Amino acid sequence: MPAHEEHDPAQKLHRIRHSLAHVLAQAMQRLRPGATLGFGPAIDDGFYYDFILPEPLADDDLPRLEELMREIIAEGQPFTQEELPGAEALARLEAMREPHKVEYARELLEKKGLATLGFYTNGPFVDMCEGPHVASTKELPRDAFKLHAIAGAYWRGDNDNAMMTRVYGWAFATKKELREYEQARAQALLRDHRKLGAELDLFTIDDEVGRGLALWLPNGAVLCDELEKLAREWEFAAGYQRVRTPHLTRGILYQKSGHLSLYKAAMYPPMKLDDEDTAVLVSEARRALPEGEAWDPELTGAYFLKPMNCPHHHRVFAARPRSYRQLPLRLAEYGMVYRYELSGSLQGLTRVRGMCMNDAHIYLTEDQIQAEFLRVMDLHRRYYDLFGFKDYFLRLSCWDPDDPKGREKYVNDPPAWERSQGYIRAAMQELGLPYEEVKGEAAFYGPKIDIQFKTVGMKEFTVSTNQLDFAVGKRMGLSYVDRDGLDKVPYIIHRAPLGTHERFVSFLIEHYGGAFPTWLAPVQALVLPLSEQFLPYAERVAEALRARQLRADVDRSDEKLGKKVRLGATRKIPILLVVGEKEQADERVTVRRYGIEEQRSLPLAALVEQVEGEVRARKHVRAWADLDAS
RNA sequence: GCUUGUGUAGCUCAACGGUAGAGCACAGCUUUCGUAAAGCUGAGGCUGUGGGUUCGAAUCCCACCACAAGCUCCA
Repeated sequence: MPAHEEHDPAQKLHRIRHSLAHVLAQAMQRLRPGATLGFGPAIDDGFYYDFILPEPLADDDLPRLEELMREIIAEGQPFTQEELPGAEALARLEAMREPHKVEYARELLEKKGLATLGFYTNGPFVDMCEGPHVASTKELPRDAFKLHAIAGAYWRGDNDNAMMTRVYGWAFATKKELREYEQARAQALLRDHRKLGAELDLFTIDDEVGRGLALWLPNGAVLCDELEKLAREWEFAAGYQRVRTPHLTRGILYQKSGHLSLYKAAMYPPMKLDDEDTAVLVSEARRALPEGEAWDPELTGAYFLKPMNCPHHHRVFAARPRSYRQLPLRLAEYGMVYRYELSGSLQGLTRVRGMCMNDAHIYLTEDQIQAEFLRVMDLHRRYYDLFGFKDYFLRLSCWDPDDPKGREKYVNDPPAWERSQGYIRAAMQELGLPYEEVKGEAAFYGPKIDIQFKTVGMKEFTVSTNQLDFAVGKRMGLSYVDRDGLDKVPYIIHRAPLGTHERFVSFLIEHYGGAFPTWLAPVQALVLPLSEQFLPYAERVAEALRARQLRADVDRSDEKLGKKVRLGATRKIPILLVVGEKEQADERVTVRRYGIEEQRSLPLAALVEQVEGEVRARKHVRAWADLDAS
């Protein structure tokens, strides 16, 4: 290995983690003789190894595995490396009875064209592996790793393959770093939106309603309302028009849009009605569908919960003749959609089955694509600046021409895919923000820019999306009359900068740790009367705020001020207003702002004006100076 | 859907084969109070659901439901 790597801490840690994976595998072969191997890489916070086990593994086995690992470390086994020619390597793996390693070796030799394969040996353990590793197991920390989870994982990430048993470990260079990591993790989980959602009465998910179907409690509904208000204002300014569409739709629409052939797995099953004669619909569908496309006439007249708003907006577009003069035509709706997500993937508000989407569809000509795509990205950026998001990245999600399942996942029109991706690349270059290009993440109808966030649990999710659709306009028979008097098919941009209420709010909760800026806060100001005797004045203060549409309430409990302050702070209410004799006498309030040490006394009228101003400007006040500045 | 776990009062947890308990929250009373938890009293649980083992089950076993961490899939 090059000398400089020796001193690079990241490289060194990577070698430690990867070597620990091998130690884990050796320990597993002692604990479960006959275990065979999958992959065992280093990852962001440690390592894992995948196995096929003769006997299942339980959590109770992890301490024993750790013990065995420590023994192996104590033995000080040196790692030795060798390169074997392809045939010899295969023969060795066959002799080792490692079927998955053999499969992978074949692929490396045949598809990637490698001539030799590397093997690493430490003690009795041999693994086909690229390395690098530490020189000896004695370089591995004995107390800076911890096996923390057993999970199933499909061989090579394909659910048609065997499910292997994956053991995860955290690993660091020192015990102190491991402890710090565990503490930081526990700290982060205090911001988990599921925990805060319960503590702050934001939402609940109820078995009797259904898995993945969130109920917004009054406090959470305020967050949704404020987001909708924001979207309404900014979209209005950006030239969008609002529409409204129903939750239920006949199958014919999704047959024409392609959802029933390409998206059916994620749709709730059809509702069939006996008393409707759908013969006319069926013959219409037969005429409209592309030649040779398989379809089920039984579904044409059945009703579906809508998994996307697009087809409805397309019908709005088609409801009137359209001229090129109207383009780009921007139709917006916070629309509720339902998707039958796999039960195991549901997670709080982050992954649900019913969601309200900040949706809009923009119908445009080919030469308008680049400029409009940029305008949409700019809208995204302005939203993110408002919320102060910094920790996200952009992903250009492309189709994957080599995906064996591509025919079931993507509209089959390779030139259109390439052209559309070209437009997005050009727009992104003009935008000048870095992005990562990833194959196989496109929508079925076109490529998109996804904005990726991480939860406090470090799971990555798409929160916003900006998509270019070259396919569905044609399928749906959409057209506008162009300058030359001919009918043309519009391109369509699908965009959702604020994602869905469910996922977006889950990120907002975690981003702010539940301490929302005043404009978003469910309760913006809580008035704390010093004692019962000041209750009437407290009510007057709250009423003065409510008269300006500010969400104010009074703590009417029979508690001491200290308790009321504590409770108000625990609820992360941005503004607490203490009123007692002094305040009542001068028509003033004592203002205590969340997270700000200094309290100020203000005349009631000035307070109302101040809060009204900060809410109108959607300011995030973190210090009194933020207000003084304006 | 799959793998491995976890389900006890509204919340956080205890009881680990022998009569379900605490703190907070809730209700009543006392107190009327100046900046992060006043005091007393009370109510609240068929231990996720359904079976089984046992003289006896929150505790052991099975199935189902839900949740968590992963895999797959996705906003």
